[in-house]
Amino acid sequence: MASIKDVAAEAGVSVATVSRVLNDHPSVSADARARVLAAVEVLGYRPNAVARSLRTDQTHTLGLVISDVMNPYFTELARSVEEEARALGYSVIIGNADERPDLQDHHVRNLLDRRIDGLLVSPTDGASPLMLDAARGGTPMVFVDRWIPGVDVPVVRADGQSAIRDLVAHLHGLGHRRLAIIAGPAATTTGRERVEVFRKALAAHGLELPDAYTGQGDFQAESGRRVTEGFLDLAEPPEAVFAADNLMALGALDAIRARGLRVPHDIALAAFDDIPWFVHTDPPITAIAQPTGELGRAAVRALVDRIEGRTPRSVTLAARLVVRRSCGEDPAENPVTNRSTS
Amino acid sequence: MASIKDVAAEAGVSVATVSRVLNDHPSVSADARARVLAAVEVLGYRPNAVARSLRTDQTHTLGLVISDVMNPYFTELARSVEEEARALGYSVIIGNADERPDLQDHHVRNLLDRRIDGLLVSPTDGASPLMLDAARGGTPMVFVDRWIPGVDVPVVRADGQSAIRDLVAHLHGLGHRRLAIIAGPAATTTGRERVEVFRKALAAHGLELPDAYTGQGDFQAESGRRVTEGFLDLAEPPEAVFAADNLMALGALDAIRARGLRVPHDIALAAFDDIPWFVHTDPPITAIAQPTGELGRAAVRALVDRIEGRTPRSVTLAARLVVRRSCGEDPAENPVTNRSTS
DNA sequence: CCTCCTTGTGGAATCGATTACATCGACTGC
DNA sequence: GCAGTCGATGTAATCGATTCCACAAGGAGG
Repeated sequence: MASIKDVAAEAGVSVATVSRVLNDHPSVSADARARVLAAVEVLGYRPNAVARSLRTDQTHTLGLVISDVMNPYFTELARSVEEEARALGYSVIIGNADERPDLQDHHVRNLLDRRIDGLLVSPTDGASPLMLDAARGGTPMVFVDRWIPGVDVPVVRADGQSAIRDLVAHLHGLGHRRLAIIAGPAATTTGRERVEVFRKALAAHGLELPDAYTGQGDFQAESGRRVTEGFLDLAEPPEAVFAADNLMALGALDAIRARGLRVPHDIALAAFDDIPWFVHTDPPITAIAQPTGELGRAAVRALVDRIEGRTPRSVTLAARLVVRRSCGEDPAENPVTNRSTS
Repeated sequence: MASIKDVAAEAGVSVATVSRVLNDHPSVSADARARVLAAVEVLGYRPNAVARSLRTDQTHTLGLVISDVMNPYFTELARSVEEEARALGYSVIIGNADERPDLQDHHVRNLLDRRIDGLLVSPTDGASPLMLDAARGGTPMVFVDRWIPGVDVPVVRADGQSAIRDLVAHLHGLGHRRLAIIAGPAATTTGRERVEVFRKALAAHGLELPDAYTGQGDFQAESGRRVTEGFLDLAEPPEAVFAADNLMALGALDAIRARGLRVPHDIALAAFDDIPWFVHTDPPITAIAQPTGELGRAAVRALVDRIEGRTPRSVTLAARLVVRRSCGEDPAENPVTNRSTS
């Protein structure tokens, strides 16, 4: 592959001049510029990004480490991150941690070795020493969706508080009193937080969240199935199940079907994270929707701000409840609510 | 960040020795090795992959350009590609073309500039000059899922012929005679091929595929909706619709629902590409499943073979029909179904 | 006509690694 | 005791860019 030297030879100038033309430095004569451009054309020359990065100490690349690509929420996040990054002149390398701390570390290390300009992370676990070092060591970093408390890194996330309160009100309004939750891993902020907010929202209605109704999942479908089976085995199973992410909701749906039970007739189901498919499931699933695209874009902007020397800001956007049919027929979904009859 | 020079200074040896230790070259004394390793530890040194790549002319990175990340089929493909690549010591950079030739070219160019060791592509369109140049120019390349005819590049794909024949037999067996297809873009091999195979399979049953029953989609949900609306507007709408990918099937489902029609009672629906969500839609959708994971792994192996100087082989795996309920109840298909009543 | 800028250009250092080649002891074998 | 080998190490070239610095030519100003 042609190098800058070949171009210089072809154009009859020095490599310095070629470089100037390529980076449109002002002091190059029109003549030289034309000759260089012609040579570039003839040779089909493309600058070697590796060499350039070594010299300039910039890769114009962002790393994105997410917990699970197969989760549509993260897929959408990745997509919006790439879009915004591209608009700002950066590429993105995605690392899929699959909810495994060791894989997460593998990707972080790999990205650091490649000297990416900045790192976007949705941490799988509490705090790997590696990530802490990176953060303290000055690698530009931004957390997205999940974060690690106590680390001085901007966080871009959605706040589900009011949406979860709305959900509990919705369930309560439909007459459900025994509400259960399939929690995410305690090591993640979103795993813990959603349970706590849910518990508080229940309390506001005078309801408790017994331990038996708090199942420990890991954000993967299989754990949703397992936990739900546990719920259904109880002497007094819950009337409604709230899954802390979409995949666990899917697992729950499986488990419920496998028992020959029907949603919402026999048991209500709701999920955190809305995805296109929830419209098409049987029944359509009530979910809490995050502004995923906005989240991804904001995260990239924050990270690029940090990289380019501006001060990045943490961002919190609101999630919102999207009511469908999986919690029961709400005759009055549309304004009229079930006020009159029961 | 510490460089190899710092390590050399700290260990009291030359950079050559440090490099030798790091690449475990045989002739290094135990003493020197120990001192270097200690220095590496102390400084938290990590080799700069950029510098290494410049020197060795290898990045140990594969590029993967796919047509649409948001399509679960490609997400799964990407995941298996990354897994296999990691197992073989390579990283993967994903470029999402979003079914847009210009974006595809952007990513190919970007990956080439970064001097990736090899390229895995599922082309969005016929043939961009850029990609042809790359292929001819000696960049190791493998096509996956889709390919460009007439280019000498190995292809790893699934063959849907027998599965499509099975599907048509299934539909025919259920009494459907007016069968329609939502095709993919004619610029893609999978777009063209699936229509042709479908047409031939119909012919085998003495059925025709009129133009009115061949809708032109673009592998995105919205086009599935549009085409299906066209079908439903016909004086004599089809009894069954086969969507050439999963997203268009989703759009079709939307369009059907929007008319207040029911699947499979009013119209049957089937899709190419099976995805986990199809089990949970209302009704569960009959689909043709590709061995996606196997495809991704085989593609990586072929590409790495090419990169490392072995001879890569094209691979064709079989797709298979997965019958669910969206084409009608098939009493025999699944013993348990509604055999007695009706 | 002589300075002093300005503009355009090339030479060479540099980024952080790898690796060919030279060197230097120590050891082997005759 | 000496040539030849081998193992361990260092010096320096190299990969392909960017960029500092020096320098030449030409124009402006005194």
